[in-house]
Amino acid sequence: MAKRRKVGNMLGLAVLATVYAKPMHPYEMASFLRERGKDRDMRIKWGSLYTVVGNLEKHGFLARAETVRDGGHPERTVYRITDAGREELKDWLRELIAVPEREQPKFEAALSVCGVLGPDEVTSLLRQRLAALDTEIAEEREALTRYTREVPRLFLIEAEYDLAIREAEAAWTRSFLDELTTGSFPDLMTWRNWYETGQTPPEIAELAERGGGTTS
Amino acid sequence: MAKRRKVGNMLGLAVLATVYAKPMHPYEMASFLRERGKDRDMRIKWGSLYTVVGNLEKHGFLARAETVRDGGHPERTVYRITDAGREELKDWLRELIAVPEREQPKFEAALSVCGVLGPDEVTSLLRQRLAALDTEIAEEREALTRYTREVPRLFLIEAEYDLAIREAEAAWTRSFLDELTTGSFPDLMTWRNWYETGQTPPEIAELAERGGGTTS
DNA sequence: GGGTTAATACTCGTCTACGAGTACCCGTAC
DNA sequence: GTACGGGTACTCGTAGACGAGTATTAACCC
Repeated sequence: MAKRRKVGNMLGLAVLATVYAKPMHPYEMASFLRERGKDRDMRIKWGSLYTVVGNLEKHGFLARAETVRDGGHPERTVYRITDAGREELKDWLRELIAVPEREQPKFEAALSVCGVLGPDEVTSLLRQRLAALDTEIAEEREALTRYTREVPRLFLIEAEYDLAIREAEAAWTRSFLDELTTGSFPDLMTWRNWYETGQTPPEIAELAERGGGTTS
Repeated sequence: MAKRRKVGNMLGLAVLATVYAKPMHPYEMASFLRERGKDRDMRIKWGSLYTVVGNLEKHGFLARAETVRDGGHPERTVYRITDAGREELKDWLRELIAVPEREQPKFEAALSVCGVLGPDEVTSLLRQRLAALDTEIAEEREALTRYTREVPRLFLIEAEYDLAIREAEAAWTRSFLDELTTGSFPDLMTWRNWYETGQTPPEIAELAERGGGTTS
């Protein structure tokens, strides 16, 4: 695993990438990102923005370019990227792209303990999830084809990727649901029984006894 | 969006699910989770465990069952789940399953700014990523078929899901790489030029001017 | 031209996550 | 019998993330 970053917040990446082109003050960065729709990928947290910019400066990735007072607004500090900053941005990007990392997957965590709900309820919840996914996918796809006409694809890669992953999620959910509804899921009976009676079935108790061994 | 949880850390979910079956003290929960290999899905942070358990207690989801001193170890506080805790667990699970949520996707963030690296470097990085993904997939698949023989599938759903998603990631990467290497990616020239000369090409500058509009 | 709203550009304090450290006990090996 | 390596069970300090608040100006309306 790579050395830990001086600034770990993803907002830092966005900031570096934004300032890469031209010096800006924090608020301008935010507006820029918002306009570009990057706040879809990554919601901008106001509190974090200033902290992150401050940290980037502290570690020498950004430098104060000037402090202007125009119009009469409160002072704005304009930052420019440093050579170290450019290096950090590239290095960080290289790592992010080359090394696939398991992100904290909430849904997976939920699946791993979904036994505490009964199979019927899980089925209906999954149906809701699937419906939501399908809607989002349709919207995204529509937006994507719309933009493809006006924006170079280079700027849409992440949307394409996102769409592909969503579709995979939906496909998996659909096939799992199918197993649950047709009853071809093998442990359905055990599960239902366990849920309804609250009794831990013997084969599971036994597994719990044995424990361990799963770490190879 | 759902009401924010009193305890938001995913470790809380794991704790609730663990204590659901039988009262335990924190360290025991951790060992239990570790044995079950849940620490693969969700790395256990020692500092967080006690904080999270404390918070769960504060909000009435856990209660102190007893404080035992056995052997002479420092005192261990055994916690049991309360009715409110059981409710919270179920409610939380329902939300996690029914509502698909965009998690902070680092790779996507990286893709969205990958223009600052040249196309050739991105290609080679993606190749590394793909290789890593393929290895992981092979391992996971092997592990999955191995366990399928000894553990009910009910306990392997999250692994199956994970595998499916990984495969989709790999497939997408492969197809994108393909476009890059065969040169069928439309903006390749622009990109390379931009990177090598550092010049913002006119069509992009124009886009930057127009800005906005992407928020519908 | 006074008042209301919206946008700009931050600041501050809270709350949480986490990692490194601590203290204690047990087995065992010499 | 005592030195020490390792497991157990936890504590605490710090850094970071974040949301809500604030102050100033521009814009608009009657």
